[in-house]
Amino acid sequence: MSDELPALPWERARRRPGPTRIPLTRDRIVDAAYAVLDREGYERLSMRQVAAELGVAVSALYAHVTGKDDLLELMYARLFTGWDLPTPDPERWREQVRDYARTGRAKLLEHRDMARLSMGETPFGPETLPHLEQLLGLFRAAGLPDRLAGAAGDVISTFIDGFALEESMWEARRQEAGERSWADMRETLRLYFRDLPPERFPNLTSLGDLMLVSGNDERFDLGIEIIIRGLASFAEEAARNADPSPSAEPGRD
Amino acid sequence: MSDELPALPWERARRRPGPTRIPLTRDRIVDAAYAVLDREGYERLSMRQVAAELGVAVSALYAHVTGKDDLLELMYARLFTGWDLPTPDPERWREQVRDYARTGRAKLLEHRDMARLSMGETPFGPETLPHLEQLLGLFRAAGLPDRLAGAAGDVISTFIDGFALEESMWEARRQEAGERSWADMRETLRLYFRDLPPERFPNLTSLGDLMLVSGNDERFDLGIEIIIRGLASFAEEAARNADPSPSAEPGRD
DNA sequence: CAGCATACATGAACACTGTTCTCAAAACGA
DNA sequence: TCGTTTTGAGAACAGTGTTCATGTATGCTG
Repeated sequence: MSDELPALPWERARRRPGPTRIPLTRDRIVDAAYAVLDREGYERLSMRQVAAELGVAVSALYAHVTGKDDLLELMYARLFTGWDLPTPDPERWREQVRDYARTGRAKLLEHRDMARLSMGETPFGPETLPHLEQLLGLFRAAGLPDRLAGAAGDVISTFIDGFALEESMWEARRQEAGERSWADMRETLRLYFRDLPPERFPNLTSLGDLMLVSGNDERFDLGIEIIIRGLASFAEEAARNADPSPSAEPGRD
Repeated sequence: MSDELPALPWERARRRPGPTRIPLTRDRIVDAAYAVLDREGYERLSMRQVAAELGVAVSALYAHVTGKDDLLELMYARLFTGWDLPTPDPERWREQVRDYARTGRAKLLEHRDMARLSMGETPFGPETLPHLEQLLGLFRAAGLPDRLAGAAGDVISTFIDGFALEESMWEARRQEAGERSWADMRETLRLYFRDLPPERFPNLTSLGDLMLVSGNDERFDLGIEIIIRGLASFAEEAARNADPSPSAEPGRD
């Protein structure tokens, strides 16, 4: 090639034969950030790692992204792309809430440590607002009083995020503990509970087994079911209060 | 109680009065860490800041604490000191669950960003296990089937932590946004919701006001009430299944 | 085709972070 | 008084987010 002479300064005009430099975009940066997240985890997700993933200097990122916070927001926003929202149906609101929760958990578990990233982001961006909107529509379709809609959203959201966060944290502990599989990890925990002093921890020792045999999926569904029943209780109460006098003026308290 | 335990070697220096250097202890380090947390926030809580707070070199901390993770664990554990747990009462389980949740939230809000610290710690230490135990006892006293006890704990815990986390995040945003009071912040949000396009966000625009007039306390209580009703629903179902045949052998499904 | 303006990427630098290392000084037992 | 051990100090390493002046490549204009 040209190894006999070092590159002379005025030879800079030499046409580069290879592919021209692909311009950096926000999308490409988010892609790279996800790659780093999946490979290295949340703690080691740094601007420098992302830049290295793209084969680019760190400062180049700052032309497209105002900072790490901004990048995290973009990653969070992508969580909601391609998440179809059905129109609220009063007949099927239970299944719809259940489906929403399940997809939410699944999306959070799609990428490593995604739940940790999700906490710490406020769901008021253009991608997330429709979800808030739809959740509220679901609660209204269920017949929930307006006063309770916000609280219902809090309960559902915190459960989805919190449950996924706990899962990803156990996953992290499992990895650094060197446990091979989840079954081994569960066995370790089962033995830990079993060997607690029964006089001080009667419930943990007796329930420990039961709590650990059921997988995370079942546990998540049970939690969602508890919440749904709570919502249903309020909805039924509201229906009872409104039903006896359908001809009177609508509820005004 | 434990005042006459002379075994701690580094406390013997206390014999000599005067301006001798006060020996470092884990407790003093945790105190200083809390002081830094309250003043600077979670992001700026660093080993160097803690050392500076004590007027001590960074490396001195590492003689008493294996690392920052260890220090965070100690801080988390202190959250549970002086948290009295009543014995589960089947007649009053609702109030007891409610009280537990309220105290939990209050403790988390006692120190700045404490909720963010709380997430990321597993509640299996010697200080926290009794709380898990008591929560399970509460659910059993309520008549909840054993299968559901774990899920019930998940729902309650994630709600307490998640709600407090959201609160502390709004508090942080308020501070950096320069809003003077919570009322101003609420007004800003109210206007934000009001000015959304109503055809795309009918629920948010109509419910926005209502969601924001009620304070956080009320919202938290409503969320807890939803969960309690969900638990009650399962408990009643279990009672119905066991009640019709009190003379037969106990429920075995 | 040449020249230019502008968007783009660079590398070095700053002020931090957690952690570890060697080394000095103080407090203890003898 | 002498060691010995405990305990803190200071520097150093490998990172972090962010900003800056400096350069380079691109696409548009004449």
